Amino acid sequence: MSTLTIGQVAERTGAASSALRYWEDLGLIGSVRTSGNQRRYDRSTIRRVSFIRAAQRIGLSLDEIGAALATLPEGRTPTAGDWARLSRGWRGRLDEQIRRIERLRDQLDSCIGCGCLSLRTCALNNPSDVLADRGPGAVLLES
Amino acid sequence: MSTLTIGQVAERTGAASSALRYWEDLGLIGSVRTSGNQRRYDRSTIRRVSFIRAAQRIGLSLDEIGAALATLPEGRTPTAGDWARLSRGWRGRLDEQIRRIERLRDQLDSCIGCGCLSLRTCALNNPSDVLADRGPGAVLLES
DNA sequence: GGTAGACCTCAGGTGACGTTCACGTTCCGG
DNA sequence: CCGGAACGTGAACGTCACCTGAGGTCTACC
Repeated sequence: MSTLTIGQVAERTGAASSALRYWEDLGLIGSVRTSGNQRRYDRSTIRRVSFIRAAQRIGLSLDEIGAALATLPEGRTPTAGDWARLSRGWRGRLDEQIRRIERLRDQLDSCIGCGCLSLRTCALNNPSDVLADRGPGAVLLES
Repeated sequence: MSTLTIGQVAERTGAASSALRYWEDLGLIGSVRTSGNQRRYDRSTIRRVSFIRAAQRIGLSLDEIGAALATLPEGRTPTAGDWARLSRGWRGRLDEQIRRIERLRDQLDSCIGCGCLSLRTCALNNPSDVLADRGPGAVLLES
């Protein structure tokens, strides 16, 4: 039995089984079924799920993650190199996020103290910079 | 008539009137009504709405914004200094966001190339750093 | 073969932040 | 005083990423 149950994958990856089922519905992961209709996972699923979670942490939507996963070679188990390739693009994404927030901060600096908040130079009137970060710090309090 | 209709406030601030009604429901802004039950806004509402939008851009939830607004002095129209005071705290918040993403990026750097994605040093196994940024770049495509 | 615990599906809920709709009322210029 | 634009309300809808619960089934161990 080198296959894993959903509970085992959940435990090893930190993802909830409800999330695993959801991701399967979306086509992000696959499974085979036992005669009794229970899911069984290949060992490589662990890494796939880990990838999904890491990508989420970086800020990718499940849609984007699905697109990334779709570029993996079919037919063979992805190698470390495959995973590295996928995550390489994240670097630029993070850099861009940082730059975006820095810009916002600098605009804010030039704005604090005048209290203008409605002038053209404020962070306000730059709708091109949309920041919708919601990071309470511990949204999912797992383990 | 130095009061404004909801359409005028919407136009001047860039907020949709549906959002203005929603924010009023939440108690973030106030209005007086005409005899015909239509909203009329004080001029200072423009700045208040601008504050809300700026704060959202920084990443505050409407709850947090409400708490901030609640510290404004009652009875008098807020001054530029009042607004500046409120926005001063944003700076640290942005700095912290930047640091958080930088940490994530550095972890990622030490991880790319090995493709591990499931080891302890990866961005993966640091659930303390929850990043749930969703910023497609132009979520609200206004103007 | 009994049973505890893990698993199944499906429907509905959550929460943040609004938008859209249906349907009715008000405002203002001509 | 008329008509169209703007406004009002309440309810439903939408997104994203799941979670919860009900009601039933499977698996593994003793």
